Amino acid sequence: MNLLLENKINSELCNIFQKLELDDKFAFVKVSDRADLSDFQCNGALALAKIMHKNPREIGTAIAAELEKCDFCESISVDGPGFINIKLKNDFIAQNTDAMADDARLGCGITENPHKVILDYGGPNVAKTMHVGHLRSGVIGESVSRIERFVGNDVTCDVHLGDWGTPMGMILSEIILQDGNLDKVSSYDIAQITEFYKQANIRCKEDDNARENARRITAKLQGGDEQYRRAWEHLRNESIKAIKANYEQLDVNFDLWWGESDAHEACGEIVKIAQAKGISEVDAGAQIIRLAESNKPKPPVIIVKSDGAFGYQLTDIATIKLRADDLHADEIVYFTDNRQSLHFEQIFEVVQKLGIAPDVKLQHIMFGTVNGADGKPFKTRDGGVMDLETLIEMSKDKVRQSLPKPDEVEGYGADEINKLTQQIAVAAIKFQDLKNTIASGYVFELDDFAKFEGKTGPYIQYAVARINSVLRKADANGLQTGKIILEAPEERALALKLAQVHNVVMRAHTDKEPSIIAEYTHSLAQVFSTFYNACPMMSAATPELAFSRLKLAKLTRDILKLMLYLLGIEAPEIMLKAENK
RNA sequence: GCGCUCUUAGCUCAGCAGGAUAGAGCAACAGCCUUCUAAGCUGUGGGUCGGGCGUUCGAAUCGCCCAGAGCGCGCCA
Repeated sequence: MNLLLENKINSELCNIFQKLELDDKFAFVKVSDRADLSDFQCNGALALAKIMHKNPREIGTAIAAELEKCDFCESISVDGPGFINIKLKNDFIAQNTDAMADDARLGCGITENPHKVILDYGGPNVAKTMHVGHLRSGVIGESVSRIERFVGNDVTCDVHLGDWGTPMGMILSEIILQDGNLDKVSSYDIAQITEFYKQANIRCKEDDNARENARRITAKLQGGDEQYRRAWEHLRNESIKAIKANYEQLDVNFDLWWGESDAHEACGEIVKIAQAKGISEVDAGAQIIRLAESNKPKPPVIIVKSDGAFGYQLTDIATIKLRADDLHADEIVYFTDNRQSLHFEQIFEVVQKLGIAPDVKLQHIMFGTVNGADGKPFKTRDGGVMDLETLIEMSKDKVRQSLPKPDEVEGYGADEINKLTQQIAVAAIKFQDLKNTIASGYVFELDDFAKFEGKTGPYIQYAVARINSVLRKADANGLQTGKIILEAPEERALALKLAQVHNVVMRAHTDKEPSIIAEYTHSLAQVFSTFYNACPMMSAATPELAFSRLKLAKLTRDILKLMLYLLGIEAPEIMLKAENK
């Protein structure tokens, strides 16, 4: 089942190219850049002309002549230097749209080679408050996980908690310093724990002894010291509770809550493998693995530090082994900001040297940092980073102002209003992030996260809510949906936009790029809004036209909802509005 | 010093396996609610695509050079 208009044209073009003895790798169309001239364009004649040293218009004309014989084209022309412009018959588009509406997957296909993919995103740390810097990784990871599942892959998401490094020793030693021992640890809540960590951080920056002490305790913790281990478990559990609460708000989900600590045993194995293979060596008391010389500065990877503690890079390497052996990963994808690119280059190279995951595709998707107005990684005015909780609350406050008070609208009590507030606020935050391409960083404008007009999550939710409303009313009036008829230009434009959905999802999947879906979803909502304003549904001229338009609207609604789902955004049934204004 | 990522409208960003008139959103201005939710729609203005050179019939897109920004470079994670 392939409901993509482009593919039907492409296969026809392929036949024609072969018949004309042209290289069929150029036999494809794209959505036209000139909507005034065509629906689709093929630039193959231009590319071929260069290779064959022939006149592009001649080649184009020959292709166009063959294409004329197909039954789905309304008009074909060769324009400019040799663009082939193709305009489709309305019936053909309408038929395709009907088929999409009948399809359980709304015209979207699945991947050709389904496999097991592990997604590593989030990466929160024990005892650290989650801040806006954690937003991107979680939001992008969640969306990619939904896209990957939707196209048919077997997906496992791992939060990969930072729970095993020197910070653990830092906070334990800080508590001992202040309390004299660890007796009170089990009573501390997350607020107290993060406060200890903050103080430990400051102390270790200034005081060499404190740092040394922290390192010593880290090594003992990792060595299995009972007392430290018990205290650490409490810190870890409390942190996980707080982190889960944060992620739950954002609807960011994980299958596994593994941490660096879970790789501890495997770390020991890796050290042995490295020694046995003669890859590691001792340097200044530490065990290191040297990497191939290149024009880049590639420092060696320290697997065991001179104090006996495992380096953090080793835990990442060991985790890859676990994921390959126990989870049978075919592909592992990391989502972190670009500051870690060298780190991943290093560990991927080490993994290859060790031969511990030979058939696993390792990928680091790096994204730009969330920046402030000064272009540097975002900080609040007082120099701190804004925590995630505050950001979400600010957006919710703004949403609340635009909603009625509880019980002002029948059936909408405090619970319902709160849920709606949550859905809209989270949509605003997530879409604000996901509409940006992953690779480029973006400037964090606080105001934008509470903006609901224009290219925003709520704009799309609003489009869905309006369609829901029309469909409810149509249903109440006994109106059905029926065969799609395309007459008005707005109907035609909407149908053509809908037909792109498969390609959009596949591109987002192969590029691991949710912004492709975000971009499409916004433009689909736009095209729909234009249709909505120009083409009345319930009061259409004939019942057939009304049925057709209702069906277009329903399909649009379903696709918008699916796209929002793939972005990790909910679509409320109704968008309420406050009375004033 | 070396490397990575980047520089497109007043602002925030798309576009980049080379192609026709470089697109959105915000902001500005002018219109549209007795008809399906105005969180909407329609229209207007706004650009030497950081600069230069090169490859090409054709460059925002590819290559080289320069300038500017951010980040990274063995015992923090």
